[in-house]
Amino acid sequence: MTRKSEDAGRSTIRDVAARAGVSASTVSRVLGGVYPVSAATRTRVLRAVREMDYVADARAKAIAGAGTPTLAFVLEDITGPSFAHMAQGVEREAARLGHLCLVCSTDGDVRHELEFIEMMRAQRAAAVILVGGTADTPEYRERTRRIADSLASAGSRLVLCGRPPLGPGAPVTVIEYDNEGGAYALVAHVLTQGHRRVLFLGGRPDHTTAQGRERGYLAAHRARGLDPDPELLLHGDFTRDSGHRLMRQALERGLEFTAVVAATDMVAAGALTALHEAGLDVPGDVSLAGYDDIPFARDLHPALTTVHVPYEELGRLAVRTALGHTADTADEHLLLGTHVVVRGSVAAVGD
Amino acid sequence: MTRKSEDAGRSTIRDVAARAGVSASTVSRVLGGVYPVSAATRTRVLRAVREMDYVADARAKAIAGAGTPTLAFVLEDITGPSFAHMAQGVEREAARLGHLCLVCSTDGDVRHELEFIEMMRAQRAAAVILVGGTADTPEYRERTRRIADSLASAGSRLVLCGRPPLGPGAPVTVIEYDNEGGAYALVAHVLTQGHRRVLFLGGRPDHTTAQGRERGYLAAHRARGLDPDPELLLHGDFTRDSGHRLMRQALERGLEFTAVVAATDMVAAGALTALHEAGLDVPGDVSLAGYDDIPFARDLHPALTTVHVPYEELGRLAVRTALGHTADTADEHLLLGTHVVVRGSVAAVGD
DNA sequence: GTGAAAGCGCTAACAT
DNA sequence: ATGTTAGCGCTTTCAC
Repeated sequence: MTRKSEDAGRSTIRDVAARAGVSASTVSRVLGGVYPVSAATRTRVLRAVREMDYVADARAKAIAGAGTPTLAFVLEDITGPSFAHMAQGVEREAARLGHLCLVCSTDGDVRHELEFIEMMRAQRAAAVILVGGTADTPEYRERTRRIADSLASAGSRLVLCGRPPLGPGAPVTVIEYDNEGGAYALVAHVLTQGHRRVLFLGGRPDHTTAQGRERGYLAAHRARGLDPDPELLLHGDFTRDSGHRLMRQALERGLEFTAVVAATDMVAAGALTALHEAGLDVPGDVSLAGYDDIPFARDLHPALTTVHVPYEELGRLAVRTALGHTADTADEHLLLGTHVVVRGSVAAVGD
Repeated sequence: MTRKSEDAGRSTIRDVAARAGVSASTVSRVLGGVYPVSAATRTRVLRAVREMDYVADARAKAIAGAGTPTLAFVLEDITGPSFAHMAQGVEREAARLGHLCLVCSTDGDVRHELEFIEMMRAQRAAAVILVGGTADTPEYRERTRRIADSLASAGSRLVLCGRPPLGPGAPVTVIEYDNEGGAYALVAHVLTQGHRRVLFLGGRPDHTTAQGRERGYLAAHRARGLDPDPELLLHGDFTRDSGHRLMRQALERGLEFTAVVAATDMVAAGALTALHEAGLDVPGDVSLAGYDDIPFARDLHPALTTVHVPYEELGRLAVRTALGHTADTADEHLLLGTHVVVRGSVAAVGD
């Protein structure tokens, strides 16, 4: 009776077989698909299945060789709009390809990340997609390299999405969107409007995505023989609150600038509010630009000039390439382009 | 050799046992935890594990009785900010409780939803959390009821989050946030400012969340003996684009109103832009309010008056209650409160 | 303290 | 077309 109550309803393939008066293999065959089974038997089995509301245990199937492949998606923060769009891409493509999709946000905590990856290895995930920048330290490379190897040797693959590559020969796929190029184009646009002191609201200084965008900012200046004032380079994170705080501080410190470029649309949103709170008009008094082109960017006032990144497509691409390669494909590197979207938040200086 | 190449690296517990010169059971024991094993053996086993980079197959564990429990989270669109926050809550709480967390977005497609739930049943998920409103039809209740039953009889539990309950006796947990109450309070606030013609930018007419908010809008009017003009009740969906489109149409049709209440902050954002495009000032010419209190609401200009919903907490609560109940707990109903956040987008009429 | 054996729920040869 | 027999990789009695 103990057994009965705690296993209630959990019928096995043998229970079904018994009720249909056939063997377990027969049940497996009719459920499995195209194996020849007599119409009469099939009907009886199907009826038994329905009556018992039977669903085969996916774990048992998996271990026996059949089974739905799983794919893991690890990100820092599902709450960031750009990540959410990528997650959507991953999720959709995974579904389309008949894969299950585990999602984990790590809150930027390397320990969480490691734990989760270990779990995915235990799940025998077909691929794990790591997304978002990190600190590109030697430890990072070594650690990630080890992960890539053990994933590869277990028959699955690591995909780095918007993450620094590991150096040659590592069994990973890396897909990057061009942070430096996008920022370069954006800042070039701002400089073209005549701005000469442009404040940069960056992310964490050791974060590769932030670094790429910062490099673009610098490069765009240098390309015109300009040398941006180091004071104009601020660091925070990619949140709205960070943008708000940084902007307020810049204003309080009396920094001089005619334009501000934020590392992220979210940061730009916070900055915009701080600007408004200070009674400044955008773009009348100061111009503002963001990065990511999240849907909301159009609803800021003025609508935000920004860099479009094809996040959903990125996600889809990540799973497609992840699944399209065998374990021993060596490293492979894709770079997705971005383009600037001009809206109303950047004006010519002096206008 | 075929075998060798395709199974490379996939070492089993037996391989480890062989290398350590012990039996599989012993390996299982040292890995398992607290079973008495001699220090020497343990060391040798652990070394073998490390050398072979062995990770036990989670599916096999699961089927053998041990194993990490899994929890599934099904939502319409991971891209909606409020859902993303809920997902974060779910994900964090699941991680804290040592559960794996599958996420699926259905794009509002019932077929996807059904398929996914079936998969979760196959995975023997400990709980599946369904989130977001739907059309509350008899079919919905019957279908969901059936799902709840079969989940329950398989030892797991269905949680409905922001979804209509199923009627008495169904083995589900339902957690709702008070859509009607929130909208009531919000609209009451607007009416208190003297507005008498307030446009409502709603969601799909058959969507329960949308309906709840709409009911609140109506009730707030009636409570003051007002009878809102049916023309002022518009329907769309919960996206930014819907808000933009609806608002533009309302303006084109020459509808008269002094305030607009949107079913969602996203909708409000789109509406705000449409208002601006029409040269209208908010709240000078027309007042505007939203619903959800997403972080971005503060960065709209003017900052959006809205209703705060504790989405992350909702997610955490969902997993906590889901996991805290046995399969045969009958239906249980929680209602979370909300409160209005007054910011600058609603002004007294005539100001 | 450790090994042998049985079994979890399923599939896949191998027989008929 | 269908049943029997082995596994899959692990845990868990049950012996010793």
